[in-house]
This record gives sequence, C-alpha cells and structure tokens, in this order.
Amino acid sequence: MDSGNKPPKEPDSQLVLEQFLPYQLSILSNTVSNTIAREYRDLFGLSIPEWRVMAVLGRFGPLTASEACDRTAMDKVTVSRAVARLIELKQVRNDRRRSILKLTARGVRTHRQIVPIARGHESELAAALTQKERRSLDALLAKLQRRASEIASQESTA
Amino acid sequence: MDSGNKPPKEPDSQLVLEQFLPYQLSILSNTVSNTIAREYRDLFGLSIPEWRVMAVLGRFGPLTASEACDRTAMDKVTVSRAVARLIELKQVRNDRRRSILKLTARGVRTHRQIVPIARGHESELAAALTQKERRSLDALLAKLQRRASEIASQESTA
DNA sequence: TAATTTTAGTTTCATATGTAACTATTTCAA
DNA sequence: TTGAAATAGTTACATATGAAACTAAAATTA
Repeated sequence: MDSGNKPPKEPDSQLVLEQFLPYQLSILSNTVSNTIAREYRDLFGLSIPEWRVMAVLGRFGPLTASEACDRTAMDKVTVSRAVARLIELKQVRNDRRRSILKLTARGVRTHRQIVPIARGHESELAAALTQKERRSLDALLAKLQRRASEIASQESTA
Repeated sequence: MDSGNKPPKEPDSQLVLEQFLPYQLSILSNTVSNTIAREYRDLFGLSIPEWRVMAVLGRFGPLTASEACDRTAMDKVTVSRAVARLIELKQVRNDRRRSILKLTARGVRTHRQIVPIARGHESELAAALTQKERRSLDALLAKLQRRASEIASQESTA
C-alpha cells in the first residue's frame, strides 16, 4: 500500500507511469478488449478481428476485403486471416468471381446475437458516465485521435 | 469524406464500429503506442515493456520483479523477459542475493534521455486539448478504468 | 534444522500479429 | 486480344504475448 502522500509534482527527470496518457490509454483499452475478447471466444469462438469483420459486413456488406480493411482500420493480413476463418466457420461466403464478401444465413444469425452483446458491453462501461460526460468523452477522444493520426503520419514521413 | 448526413440513430441490430467505445479506445491506443514504440526502438533499441520497466526503476527503484509488475500493470512473464533483455543490454543490474533490480549507471543515463522524450510525446498529443479538457479527460478515463476493472473481475468470478 | 507450504520467477508452448515477399487478379494500353 | 502495370490478397517469416507448467527461493511449522 501507498502511504497516500504523493509528491505534488514530479521533476522533469521523473515520470509516473500511472499519470502518463499513452499508458493510461493502453491499460484501459487492454482491460476492455480482453473482457470482450474472452466473451466472444467463449460464446461464439470468434476473435476480435473476426467479430469486427462480421460487424462491418452486417452493417455495410457485401464488401470486398479491402473495403473491410478500411471500415475496420485493420491490417489487410489481419482481415485476410479473419475472413479465411469466417469462411471455414461458414459465417461468411466469398462470391468468387468478384471476391465480394457477405454474411451467410448463419452469419446473419450470429451477427444478430452479437450486436446486442456488444451494445451491452458498451453500456455497462458507459454506465460509469453521465450522458453529458459520455458526449464530452467522445469529443475528447475524437480530438486525440485526429492529433495522434497526424503525429503518426509526420513520423513516418520524417 | 462523409457527406455529413449520418443516420440519426442505428437500429438495435446494427453497430457502427467507429462509434463503438471499445473500438475507439483500441484504435487510439494503438495509434499512440505504435508511434512511441517506433521511436524507442529506433533511438534506443528498447521495446515498450522494456522502457516501462526502466521508467519504474528510474522513479521508484530499486525494486523486485514483482514490484515492477505491480507498478507497470504488466504480466510477470512480460516483465521477466524485459528484465532479461535489459540486463543483457547492461541497462539494469540484478543484485543477486535478494533479486533486487536497479538501473546501472548506463541505465540511469538512458533513463534521463528517455523521460523527456516521453513527456514530449505526451504534450504533443495533449496539445490537442486545453488544460481544462485534459483534466476532464483524466477524470473520465479514471472513471472508465475503475468500471472496466470491476467488470473484468466480475467476469472472471462468474 | 528438516520438511512442507507459499511465493517468486522462468521456460515452454500455443497463438497472434505485422512486414515483406510472393501470387493472383484486374485495369489499361498498344 | 495480349502484354505491362497496378491493385488486391495470401503466404512465409520473425517477433510478441500470455497461460500453464515448471523451478527456485523464501517463509512457516513441526
């Protein structure tokens, strides 16, 4: 246990991980993702990339694999593997001649089961916040994401 | 670009990934972490777990490995491997008889270089926000983290 | 102190992930 | 058409990661 008397401000040469924004984001995101991943695995045998592909096909499909990449912001290798697995599981069908992906009838049923669970997770989490706080969080995250993307693209150009 | 006329509300059976909080967190966290990871790798040849161990040793050291686990919230396997590598790199020394970890002189020098870079990353990112927004973000993330941890521990008990 | 239990740390194994290399497909020009 | 260039998608490889099994060390108790 900590004795509760934290130094009021850290000197420049020190860094407390718990107060470091990239670290806070990483811990929070991992906590949330792991919980959800476990549930999808236990209930449906699906990984997060697999479920994300189902989600975009359910909402925007049929799509090509690269459209699915754009919609999920995942790597094309990740998407390719997720699709391969979903086809094995007969959740997705590949209309060969134009390589258009769509949910099978089974996929549609799975999608209908999964979406409410996803929403449930989100509202359980968001229950920590008021409506107003939630809106303000959305705005803050959007600003940070814009900035983070800017920085990321600068780096890779530099 | 989107044409700005979003459907006002999705039906219950649909889910738009971009508006799904766990997804937003995951994308943001990955964008930020990848940028930072690349820089640490290029400049110092250190991974994120390695740098996190350096950070807690620099701030709170000397520590045992399990104290380092607590401070970083990382898995003991991850910490064990990070420490093994840092010892190879002569950034960290292991006081054998009590398995107490501390930075070497070189480690201290590296730590002094890395901390300002970390702070720099954070302020570049936080530049997207006003002081007030930053404080409110901190509070919101803390609430969410508390809630997420609660949910995670319920799940594993259930 | 010797034996047993508890705690700490490492290694093994299965799986996930991204980069780069490769292959297949589509588009375009001659 | 058919060949070249561009685009889309997959496979191979290197690396990261965590759970579980294992080993070592420390604490407890007889």
